[in-house]
Amino acid sequence: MTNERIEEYLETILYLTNKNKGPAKTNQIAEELKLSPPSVTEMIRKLFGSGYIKYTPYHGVTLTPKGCTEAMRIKRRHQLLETFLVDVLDLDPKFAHAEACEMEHSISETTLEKMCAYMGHPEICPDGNPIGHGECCPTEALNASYRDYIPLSELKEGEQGTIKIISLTREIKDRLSSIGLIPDQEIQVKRKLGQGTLSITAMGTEVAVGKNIASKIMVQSHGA
Amino acid sequence: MTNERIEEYLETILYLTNKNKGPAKTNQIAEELKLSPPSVTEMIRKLFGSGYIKYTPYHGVTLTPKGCTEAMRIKRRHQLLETFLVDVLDLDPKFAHAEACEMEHSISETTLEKMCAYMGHPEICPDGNPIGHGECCPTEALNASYRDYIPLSELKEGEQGTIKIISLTREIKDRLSSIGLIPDQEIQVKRKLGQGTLSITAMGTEVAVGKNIASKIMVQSHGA
DNA sequence: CTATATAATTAGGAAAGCCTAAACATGTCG
DNA sequence: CGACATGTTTAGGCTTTCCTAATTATATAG
Ligand SMILES: [Mn+2]
Ligand SMILES: [Mn+2]
Ligand SMILES: [Mn+2]
Ligand SMILES: [Mn+2]
Repeated sequence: MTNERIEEYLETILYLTNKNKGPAKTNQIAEELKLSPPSVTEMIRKLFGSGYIKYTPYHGVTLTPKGCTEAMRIKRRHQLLETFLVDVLDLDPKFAHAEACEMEHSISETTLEKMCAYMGHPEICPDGNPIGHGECCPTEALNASYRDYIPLSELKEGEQGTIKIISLTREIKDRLSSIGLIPDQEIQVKRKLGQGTLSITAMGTEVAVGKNIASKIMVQSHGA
Repeated sequence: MTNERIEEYLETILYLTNKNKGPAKTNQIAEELKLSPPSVTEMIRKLFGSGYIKYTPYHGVTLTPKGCTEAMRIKRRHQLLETFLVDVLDLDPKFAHAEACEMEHSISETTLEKMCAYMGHPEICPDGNPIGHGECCPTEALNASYRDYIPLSELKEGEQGTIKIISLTREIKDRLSSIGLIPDQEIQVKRKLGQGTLSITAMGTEVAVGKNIASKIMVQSHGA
């Protein structure tokens, strides 16, 4: 078995067992990978032999802990590459998905982590799904940061602060950055309006931010 | 024949015929690719059958125009990836070479061109070799520019200008940028010293530039 | 010009991954 | 219960790319 084939099967099995909330069926895997069912049966037996999957003939396939770890590793590669292709190189998202699924098998862990760092350890893939954390991601630091930072929604009128972390989808982030709300930007809360909506100033202009969004923007408070 | 195998053989044959200034030998190819000589003989026959190479038994292999075009396409992929890994992701150059040689087979032309553009159409690979021009590279614009620009070495004393294109190795470019000589930087020639050496000011400080280097820095003159 | 060292090719075969056609298991419906 | 539709596995075979061992070609030294 080549690495690439193992990876492609495990990735598919992870996807299908999640979708099914149960074992992946031979025919499903065959269709997903565009292979004949006998080819899948053959490979399934090998993956079983190597301890990647649990397999009961005629009943389907689930991942073992070993297989699951491996599958999630591939998924992370795929998502980081896809994010890179879309966010950095500005490729078409659909094209990027297919391209990432090719490249994911040849990129090394070292390169992937550099890429992850280059993008600032992104948390959401352009396809909308969350990206798993990797060795390189500052989980500890982030958690520590979260303790020091407070949601923008908690700032009082007149209080100033610096935006530190924005945990929102790409689309919303894009919208925010177009009105000047990006990490390390100084802001001040001008007024608190109804329903938790805030009126804040950033880069000299005044903008309104809804409650849901304000609660996902972590800031370092500088007091009033 | 899979694409990847064709690519790897052609890349090696291009490298060896250049190095030999003559045909690539079976054993050389085998050693380069870490394969047995019979495996190479077998593949050579297939590549010959597909018109990629000229092959005379017992005498060696050269590329046909078709094979040469293909080989240079792969080489460009390899070099752009290597440049990206080193210059953008900051990987170890030696590691980057090996990694690029893996990734070069799975990256698409579309992605490669986006990557080329992202880096500003680099002209020299970290390994020191020039990178071939691609579809995406602004050859026309560059040629047009060259007509408008003159070498820094041609400026007269007191004349001012803007640096536009620096056609030098990475090392020299790095050295120049550390003293403020980068594209779009305004400079002025203070004095012309002996041997074609110039004393110029950039960002308020005065630096000396030798003749060889000054002749590779194209500037847009603003007169005295 | 021949013996010998070196380089290249032929012969035969293995592993990986895929295929089609045929056989087999399983759940469902009359 | 039994026949059938559906999904799965078995049987047998193909292609690609690689290997080792044996053979053959070429070049060179005596
Ligand atoms: Mn994938
Ligand atoms: Mn894939
Ligand atoms: Mn290469
Ligand atoms: Mn390669």
